[in-house]
Amino acid sequence: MCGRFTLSATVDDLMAAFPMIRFANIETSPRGNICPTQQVLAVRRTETDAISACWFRWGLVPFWAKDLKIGASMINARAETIIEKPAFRTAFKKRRCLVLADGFIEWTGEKKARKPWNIAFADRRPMTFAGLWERWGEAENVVETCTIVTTTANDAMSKLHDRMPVILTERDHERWLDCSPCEPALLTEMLQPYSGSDLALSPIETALPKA
DNA sequence: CCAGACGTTGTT
DNA sequence: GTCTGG
DNA sequence: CCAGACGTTGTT
DNA sequence: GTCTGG
Repeated sequence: MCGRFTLSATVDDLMAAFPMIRFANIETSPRGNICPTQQVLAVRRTETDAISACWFRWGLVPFWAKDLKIGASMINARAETIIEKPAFRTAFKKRRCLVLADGFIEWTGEKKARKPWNIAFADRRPMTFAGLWERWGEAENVVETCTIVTTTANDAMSKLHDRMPVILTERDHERWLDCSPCEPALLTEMLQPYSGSDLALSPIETALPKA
């Protein structure tokens, strides 16, 4: 799964890495270690068809939810069932996003001695997770939330876990964001475990900052 | 019909 | 043990 | 995901 | 909102 990730790249770094994304009004620098319910930097297609960066609270709150708290348990959406789950299927059809990151954290070992690992590209370039977003609440109380799609672990990751976030290639960025005709085959193809061989797994020795 | 859930993961 | 907050 | 709380009441 | 269980 993916219950914690990092974003340490500056907005300038991200603009250089993803020239097709508009970073209008995004000035805040990312803060490193990101936990559920915090703001994450993401990308969506706007009404004017631009591809723009924006902030979402991490933990998708379905529009019909009575309480914002439900988002805490909606931080991930399984790729295998995303089409049918009531909490995700509407967002899957209409509101897909990219979550910007430069690594994610997984733990190994037993409860008392859990060890965190950082997983990133070997060259440390930023990565994008497939995500869904949702709008909840009314008027001044509107909250926009998102979730990260997970899939089965690839070879490298299976040393640590059996699940991992869906890491999209640049080729798939627009295809994922374009929600119009959903071609199931295309989507299934995009939601596969990352197939590159350049993921670097590094143990984290220092205490995890709490953010 | 109404009431209640709607999610993922790891651990014991 | 289980929920909440970050 | 992990860390930390987990309760009620009345009085200052 | 929409489905499931009773």
